[in-house]
Amino acid sequence: MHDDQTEGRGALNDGQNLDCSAHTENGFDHINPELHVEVSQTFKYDSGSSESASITLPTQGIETGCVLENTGMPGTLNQFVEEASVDRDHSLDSEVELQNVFYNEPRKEERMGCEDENWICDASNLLIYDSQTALQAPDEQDKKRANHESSCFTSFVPQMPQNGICDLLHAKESTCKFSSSVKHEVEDLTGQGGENDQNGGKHQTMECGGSSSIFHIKQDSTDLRENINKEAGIHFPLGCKQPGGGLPRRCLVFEIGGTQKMNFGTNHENSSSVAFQCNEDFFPDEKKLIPISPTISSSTRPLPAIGLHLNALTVTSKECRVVKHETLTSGNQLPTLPSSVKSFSSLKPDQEHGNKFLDVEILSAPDANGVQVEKDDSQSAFATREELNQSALKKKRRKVEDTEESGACKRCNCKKSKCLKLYCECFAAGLYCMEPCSCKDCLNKPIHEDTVLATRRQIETRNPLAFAPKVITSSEWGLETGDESNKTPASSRHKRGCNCKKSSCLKKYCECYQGGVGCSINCRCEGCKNTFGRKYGANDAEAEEEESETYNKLAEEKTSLTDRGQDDNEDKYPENILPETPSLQLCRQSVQVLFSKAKPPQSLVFSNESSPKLSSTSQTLESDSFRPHPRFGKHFQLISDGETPEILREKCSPIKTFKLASPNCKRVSPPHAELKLTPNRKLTRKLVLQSIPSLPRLEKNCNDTP
DNA sequence: GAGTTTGAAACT
DNA sequence: CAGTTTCAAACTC
Repeated sequence: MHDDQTEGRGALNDGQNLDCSAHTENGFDHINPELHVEVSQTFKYDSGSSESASITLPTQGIETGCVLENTGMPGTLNQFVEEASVDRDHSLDSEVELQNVFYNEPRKEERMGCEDENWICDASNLLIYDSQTALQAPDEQDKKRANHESSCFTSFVPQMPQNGICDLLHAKESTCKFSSSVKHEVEDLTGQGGENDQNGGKHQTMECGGSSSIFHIKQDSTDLRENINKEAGIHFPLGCKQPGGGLPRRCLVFEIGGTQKMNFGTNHENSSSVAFQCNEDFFPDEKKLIPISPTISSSTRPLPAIGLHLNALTVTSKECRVVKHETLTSGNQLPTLPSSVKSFSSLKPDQEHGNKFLDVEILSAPDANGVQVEKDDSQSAFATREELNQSALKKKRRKVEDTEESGACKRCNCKKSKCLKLYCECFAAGLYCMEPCSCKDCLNKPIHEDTVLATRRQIETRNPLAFAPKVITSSEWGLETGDESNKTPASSRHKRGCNCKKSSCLKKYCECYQGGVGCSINCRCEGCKNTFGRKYGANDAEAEEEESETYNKLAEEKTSLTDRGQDDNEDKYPENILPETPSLQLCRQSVQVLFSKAKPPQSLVFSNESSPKLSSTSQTLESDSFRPHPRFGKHFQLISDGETPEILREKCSPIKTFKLASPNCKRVSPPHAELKLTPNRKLTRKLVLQSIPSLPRLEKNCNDTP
């Protein structure tokens, strides 16, 4: 981990390198969920002990709160506010202390136990209390300031987990900018700022590069201002509906806001803006996803990481399912991404299929990171796949356009299910049905929230992961291997696998194909021809044969080219070229790894060892250039285990799952949160980590992480 | 747009 | 757990 991050730092501009290292070296990302809880706890405590503390927490964000608690030094956080505003470098101190906090995190968690079930409400109460407390400020300006800052914090806390890694990676700058933003806001609130200030604040936050949290704060603050002015900011309990505004369709999907907000700052073009770049591409879509009126600010959204729907991220648009995973994770991956990778993360929602390959081809300009090899190597494969997916792509684009026009990401057409079953895409995605839907007798609407929630609970009782994202991305492989080809659809896998019988996994009937991922050992499909990556198995004799033929064909092509003296193609067609994209290659590698480690699922019988033919093919396929990274197998094992994380199965019983839920705050959806929060790196591991906020094993894991 | 196909979800 | 039914999306015409 250290090494990788050190390398990753090199890919960043100097301004953020130190920041990233400072945090990540502490295993920051592994603690993020705990941080979230911890923050709530901490601030609650603070709010109860010191008005000023609770009021000014937002300025220094998490740092100050943690510091106070750890150092046992009660203090007026206003000091921090002012100091930070005056001298941004002060945040460094906070940062250092923050590190200590995180080092202590496991211990604290032990102390805290499993209080997750209450922390949502705690947060709400706390925030309300903060506002009220703020109102008691003697000075009018202080009052406004306090109000606003507490509101900022209201926003900040929720944002923290969702942007966790990204924010934390830039914590130093975030802290600085945050202070600045708050300062602007304060000025604004006192009537001295106005729009200029607001813009100024935005500008500053944008300077942060990846400091999405800052921008969130700024945005939220801006939104809050209206409400604050109206009602002194009292009515912003997290998880509550917007008064009179009803719930937006995606009210279950608070975490989306994080991405959205980040997108506001897409203007900057520095090298650290991967997250923004990638988000920018689908932001327009996202923006339309949430028909939030101006008064429905993000601050009125419930806690982002709470109750967010598992599929919200993945299936904001059905077309975006995988792409969003990857985009987000890519964004978070920023610190370790080579420059060329950034382009890859700028996939549009409609690019998950063939277009995605096209995107790679176009964007993978030769650089010093070895991307060129991948590009050339897979060029023909890309072209082929492009053709294969062209029609689907057109349709997809059409649908995306449709979707964007309609302002909705999902439209169901349910007739009998009343949109309260997983048949309903909206419901399954954690969305309320809205106008674009053509459903009948729909109960999946805010006015039936109780029914919806009850039904959801019922379904989750039956299957705790029913609302979990169907596709699990593992694009961190790309970072591990330094091969951005891993960031293709094939680097993700359908959680449960498909069960296709007739579609050959070539149509969207197939959930794998629909998700833009290859089939895996979890699939029970027959005659799988998934262009994103087929599974291997004795039952797939046909596919196997076809694969072999394809390989032979391309081998012949290569031989032919070589015989003709086209040595320049050596680079384009390296040894043991595969008739598939690098992603597909990696997919197969993964399958191979899984063969040796994973238990063959269900009826699938793998023949990697028993079938001489396949074995031979596989050996050939496994050229040096495609040999898995030493850690690759590990990842695959992790993925394999994590597809339905054992720990989740053990610990995430329905009861447990719902204990994390609050009637009004929807629920905590561990896997989704993970996908949202985690950077690509160690994604799977973090799936477990962040799914279960306080597990001894996790703590151990955190400790084990250098 | 209507009808068919398909496979996941739900049910038994 | 397996088989069946229900359902709605995907697909075809």
